[in-house]
Amino acid sequence: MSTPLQSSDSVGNSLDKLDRAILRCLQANGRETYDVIGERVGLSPSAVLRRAKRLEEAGIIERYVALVKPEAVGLGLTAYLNVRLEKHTETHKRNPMDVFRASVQTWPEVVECAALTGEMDYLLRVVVADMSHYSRFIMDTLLKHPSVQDCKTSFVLDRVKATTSVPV
Amino acid sequence: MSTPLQSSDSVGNSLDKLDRAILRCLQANGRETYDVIGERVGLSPSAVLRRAKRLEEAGIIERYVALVKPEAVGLGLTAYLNVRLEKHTETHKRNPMDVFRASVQTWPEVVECAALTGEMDYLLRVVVADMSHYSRFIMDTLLKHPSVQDCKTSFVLDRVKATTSVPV
DNA sequence: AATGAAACGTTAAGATC
DNA sequence: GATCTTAACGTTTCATT
Repeated sequence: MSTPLQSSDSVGNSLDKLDRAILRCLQANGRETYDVIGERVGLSPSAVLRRAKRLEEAGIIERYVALVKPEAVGLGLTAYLNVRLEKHTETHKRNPMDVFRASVQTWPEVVECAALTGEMDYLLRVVVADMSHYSRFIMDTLLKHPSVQDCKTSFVLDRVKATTSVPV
Repeated sequence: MSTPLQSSDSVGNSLDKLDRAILRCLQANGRETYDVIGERVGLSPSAVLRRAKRLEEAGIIERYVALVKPEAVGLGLTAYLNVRLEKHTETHKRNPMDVFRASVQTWPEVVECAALTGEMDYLLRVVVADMSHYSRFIMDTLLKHPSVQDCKTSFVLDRVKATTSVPV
């Protein structure tokens, strides 16, 4: 029998140097060919393919996406939005938190949402065309939501850094 | 005069329905084949290819990337970090803002950074392995930076929504 | 109608898997 | 070997004259 104690073992345990190198490549360019990646990390294309597939199946690579420049499609306004929810949950109603989370998934303007420690419960990143759209989203959607108590907006003046790459 | 009311006119102006449909596909799956996209939007593969290339060359599609799950590579802690910079710029020194922005690019833990309206100047999203790494980043790197006055951390308890797709 | 520009589909060759 | 991408060519459509 054989516990392959080589370099890989990719999944189920932590990643080796090669896996991490492959991840760095694919985070930089999700369409890099296995040939080029192989040259860069010192493997054959088929070896890179095997590892990449394993990384995908293990859920380490969540998915591949195209990144679209918001301004180029007429979405010129980004804002971070701190949202505080109602605390008191009436017994016959669903938890305000659950209701809010479900709604967030359906709002396309909200591209990102995280539950935070600290005073404000949630931080949302919102991408819209302009101020009038933003205003409508706040007034007609967010503040009318039963779970929302109040919110505070910070507009993005400049995107200093916008990576999707985590430091592996 | 002429308002071209057809379907195309892809670039240089605003996008038509087909371009937007293609963008939605590629935002959802950056490796979708032109064949499948074509079926979905009602075009031949080569027509999809031509439009996709135009969208790339026009910078509307910035790039293609693989998304890696941070926890799966041992990066279990994400934080949002509000940073306030020094205001007084001594004449013989470089602008604190420029210095800070340049540094941010070199810190791999900082995956996102935006200049904001409001009290705090910058909002950073920071991804690290654990609290001790975070602590080291704050103490040894961020707060020692000459441009930084102070900062405030909010830790992410839960990623409710994490899209890279903007609503086209 | 006739012309020109722009975009589509088919086909076949070349990469990539 | 199979699939996917890419380039070439002929066809269609629409705007203009």
